Amino acid sequence: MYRELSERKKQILKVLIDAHIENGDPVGSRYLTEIAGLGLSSATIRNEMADLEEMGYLCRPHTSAGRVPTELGYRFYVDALMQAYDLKASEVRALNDMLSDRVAELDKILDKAGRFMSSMTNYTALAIQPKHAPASAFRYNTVPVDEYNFLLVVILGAGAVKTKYIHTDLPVDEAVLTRLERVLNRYMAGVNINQLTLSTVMQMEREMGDASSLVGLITKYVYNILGESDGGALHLEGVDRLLEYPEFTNVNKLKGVLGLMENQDDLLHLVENAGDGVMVLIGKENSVSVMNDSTLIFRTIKDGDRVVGAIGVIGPCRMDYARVISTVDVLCAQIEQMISGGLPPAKGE
Amino acid sequence: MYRELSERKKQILKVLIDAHIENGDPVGSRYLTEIAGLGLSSATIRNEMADLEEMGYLCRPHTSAGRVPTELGYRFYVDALMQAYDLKASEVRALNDMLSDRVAELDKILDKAGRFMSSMTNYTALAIQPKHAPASAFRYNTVPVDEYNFLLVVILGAGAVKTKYIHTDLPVDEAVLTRLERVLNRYMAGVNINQLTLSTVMQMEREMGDASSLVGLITKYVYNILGESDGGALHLEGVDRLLEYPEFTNVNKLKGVLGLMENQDDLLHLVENAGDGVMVLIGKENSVSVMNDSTLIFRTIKDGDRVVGAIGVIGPCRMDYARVISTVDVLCAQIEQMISGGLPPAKGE
DNA sequence: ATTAGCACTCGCGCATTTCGAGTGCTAAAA
DNA sequence: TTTTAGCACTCGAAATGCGCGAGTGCTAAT
Repeated sequence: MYRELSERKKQILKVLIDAHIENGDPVGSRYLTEIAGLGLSSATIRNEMADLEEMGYLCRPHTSAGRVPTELGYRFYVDALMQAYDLKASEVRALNDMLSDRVAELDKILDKAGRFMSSMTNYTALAIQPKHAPASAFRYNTVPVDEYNFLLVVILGAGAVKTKYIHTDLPVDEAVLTRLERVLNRYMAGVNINQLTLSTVMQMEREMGDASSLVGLITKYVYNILGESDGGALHLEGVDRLLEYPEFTNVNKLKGVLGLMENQDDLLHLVENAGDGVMVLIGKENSVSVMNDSTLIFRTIKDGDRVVGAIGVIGPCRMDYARVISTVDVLCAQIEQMISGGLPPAKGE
Repeated sequence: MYRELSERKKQILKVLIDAHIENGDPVGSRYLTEIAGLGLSSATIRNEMADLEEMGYLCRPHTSAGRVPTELGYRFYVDALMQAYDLKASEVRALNDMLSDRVAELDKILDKAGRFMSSMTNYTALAIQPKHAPASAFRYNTVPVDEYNFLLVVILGAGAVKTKYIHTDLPVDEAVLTRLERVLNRYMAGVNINQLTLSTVMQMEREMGDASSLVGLITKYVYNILGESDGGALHLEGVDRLLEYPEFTNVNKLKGVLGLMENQDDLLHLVENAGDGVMVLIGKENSVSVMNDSTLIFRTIKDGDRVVGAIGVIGPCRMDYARVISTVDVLCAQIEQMISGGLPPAKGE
């Protein structure tokens, strides 16, 4: 489909977009003759640009301005023109170092990675955790604290642990807790919470004897953890960086990005259904309507074949695509590797 | 010190600021004669306003505009003029409901409270967790996951729990973990991590026998959790709401607020040293330079006499002080009560 | 002490002008 | 046939000028 474009047109388009990405101004024919290595006069370039405009790759903000890429132009650039950016060794190392204290739960890692991403690319970064569908826990544990308080630890899978303080009205001793732990693991480990039957609950209550009231308490909390109500987090990091770009001096554009927080669901949906590799959504390709003229670049992080998170970047369509794409890709790959190394995928599904 | 002001001046100042807070425009003498119940002509009011301006409570954006409060004006208003706002029963209930699922760790609660705060006040909210100084843990627990992985649970105190996945190179069975748990609690519970001596570590290694390598691993992680490196989180919620206010159409003001994320330390420092009750920092009173013409209102949340968090609001100096102050106060009090009820304060300090 | 009256100030909004970058077209050159 | 030089043209951005009106401070009368 891209065959229509002559080599020369491609070259002009590439140089033009490179230049525009760098300085943000519309690019005129004059500028191109001076900068680019192509030995052509401005008139020739004007003709070519007129063609490119007619084909939809370029447009002009107004008559007496230079050309600017359209979204289609950017698309073509990303797909066929741009030269991939290889991260420098020092950059890869920086990413690695950031992740090196593996001492963290996934949500913390994602947040931290987001912050780092933002500072590396100088755009706004997203750290996304999809609504986790597990709905079942791998294992339950209890940790006594004192007579009236204990901790419920629910292990969901790779790096995903939820802990809840539980305060009881009646005193519970360690023996009861041990029993509780056994009962929970026998009847609820690996079981989809939505399919937990009343008879199972009653059986559990029976086995807990005079501490049966705990069962109701726990199942309520577990439901909170595993059920729909939980999960689905979106964090923006480094929103302020966008203010640097002239595209965002208009406050409305900014509203779009910040509005993401309100429209989390759209984005989560997008991420959950994303394919492999780095996704590049330019302008209106982006189904999240509030940010129709920004570009969203992200990649999912999988544990086995389950999406457990995503890191991304938001910025103006005029974005340093090559750098951002590589950085997102490498970072997500590293996180993926890290969590797959640490803990085998949850068995309970 | 405020004696200088006659009752009438106070009244005029109050009505003026009320009006300005409501509609944002500079207030002229004409407007005040119409609105306010004070039976005075515009000329008289003009004279009074001229006095107030000279005293520094008012100023004019330019010659042909009405008056606007200065920061000193707001200060006086907050201290002496404004009538406190009592939250409606429904509002108190809303706060309560939001907190009702006590199923959460403190950081989650703070974030959630921040989001709610932002939506209730329509300003940007802050959820702050100071660097926690505990440096000692109340209790340690282990939870086996599989042969090569287990979970370390560190209980710091009220609602503060940290869990870490730990991956080992050698297989560890439950017996080893139980032993580890006992050793950790014997030698490290309640001990300031910075005062952990090498001899203690060696003693622990001795007691762990052929699993002694675990000790080094664990202490490293514990140091990560308890040491300086951890803690100190700042979250902004609802930044987009500020875009509604004319004060923030100028992008630079917004930069100030967003810049907070960069200057977290200043703010954390401020919070750590804050007094009791709601703090109101107007404009330049605020030591965080990047936001010199916004107002910051916050209150700390204490567990015993340790500051474990803070909730606040950022907005233009022209802010609905009465409402915000009450809301922040009540919300923080509720959170405080909630955590103090759930778990006795950590003993280890 | 208060008020009516009045001249004065100055920012805002609007229309007008100027300036220049960039273009498309045409005709000449390669 | 393709490329280039030349030129008239377009149109936005910035600069300039002008009238309006809200709000003021001052003075003199109450």
